[in-house]
Amino acid sequence: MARDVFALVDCNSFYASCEKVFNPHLADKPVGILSNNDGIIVALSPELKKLGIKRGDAAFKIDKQFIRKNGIYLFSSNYTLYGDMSNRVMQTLHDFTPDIEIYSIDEAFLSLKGFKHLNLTKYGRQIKRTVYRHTGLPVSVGIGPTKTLAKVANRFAKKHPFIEGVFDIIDHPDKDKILRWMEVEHIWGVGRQYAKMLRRNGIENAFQLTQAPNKWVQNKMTIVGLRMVKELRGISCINLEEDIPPKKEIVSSKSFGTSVTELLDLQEATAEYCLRAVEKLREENQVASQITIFISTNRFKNEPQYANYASARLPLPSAYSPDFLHAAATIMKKIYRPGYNYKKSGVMISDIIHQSKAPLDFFQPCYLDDKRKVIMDCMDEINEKMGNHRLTYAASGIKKPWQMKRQALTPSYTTSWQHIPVVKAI
DNA sequence: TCTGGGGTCCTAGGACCC
DNA sequence: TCTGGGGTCCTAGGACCC
Repeated sequence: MARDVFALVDCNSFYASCEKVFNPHLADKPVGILSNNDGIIVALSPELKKLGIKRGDAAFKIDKQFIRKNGIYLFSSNYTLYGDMSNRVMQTLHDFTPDIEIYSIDEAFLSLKGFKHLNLTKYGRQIKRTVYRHTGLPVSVGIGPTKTLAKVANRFAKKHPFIEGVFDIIDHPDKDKILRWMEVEHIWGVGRQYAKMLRRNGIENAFQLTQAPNKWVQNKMTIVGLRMVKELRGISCINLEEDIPPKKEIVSSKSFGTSVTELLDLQEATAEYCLRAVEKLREENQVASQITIFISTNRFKNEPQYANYASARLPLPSAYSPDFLHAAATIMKKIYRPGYNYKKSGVMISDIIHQSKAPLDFFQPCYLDDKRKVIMDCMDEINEKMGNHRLTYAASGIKKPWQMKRQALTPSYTTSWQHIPVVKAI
């Protein structure tokens, strides 16, 4: 059997790079992208990183003076734009191999198993050039015999400018040196807790981790950790997942732009999240029978705290929005306590199955059989054609005092005719 | 004034059954 | 005084990812 070969293609500072594509004057400027509610920094251009700002920093804590002095640009996140740019990148990658796993909005694993006769580094460079030509986005390419080592190679490429964005660890003469360079916290599968634990035990880099006994690793990090360590040793354990597995749960939750105190506001905000969640459920042709609602106050504030959640089951699996809206409002009434400033609520839909597997009931019509599905299909179609949520339920409110803040949103250049960039003749 | 959102997997422990 | 054992299912919590 031929040995596996993986390439990890990863967009550099993806969100920030997307903004730069449509604002060329930002090319060498420090750019940051904010989370919902313009709360924290979620993506940074290299120039912004150099100024000492980190992912996760609260936007309001960054000194205004500092922003002005360094010419920093901060934007609200524009997921419509990023989603569309992501599709374009993935389309391009598909031209290089049919075996591709879209791992996240800005990353894909490619299987290059049948390509060993090629110079893989050269091929990687070709991928990088082509993606740039098609989308204007810079990517890094890491190549390795396992997914985990492709990740290592990718990081190595990113951190060493002289490599020019493409690194193949397979034929590197001194792999141990690369693994020694890789600190444990940056290994794929090692998070904050495991990194601390490993360092406590004298393991500081990937090479040292490969030397740890299997038993010890499994004991401390479960079989998931053991799999990762084997991958670092060059034994491929994590396969390419080409088809996207159906979701097992769907969560929609958001902090409010301004905190709310009234039950009705909470119900309306949650109804909106609920509608989004059920919409996603329908997109995958699934039905669900369990709904969970959760609410909480602002944990950063020095004021009375409260958090609670509760679930309900639907009599039959459904994807009909009102079934869920009704359950959500009832649960909310149960968990709501007056006298608190609520900052966040959310909906989780679980017990999900494909609609074709939904059980039938002798006494009541199921979702697929009656008008409910027709109504939902119709609504989804109109919303897709006319723009998001042109058609909605009054349950999600009219005034929406809780709506999130997005004060520095850029246009949806590629998905909206109103926002399409204009080329002017001079 | 202002601190994100959406997922998955594994394990331990309790409930329940025979 | 003596107080089973094993299997399965479910849930909560903890870890990770982007």
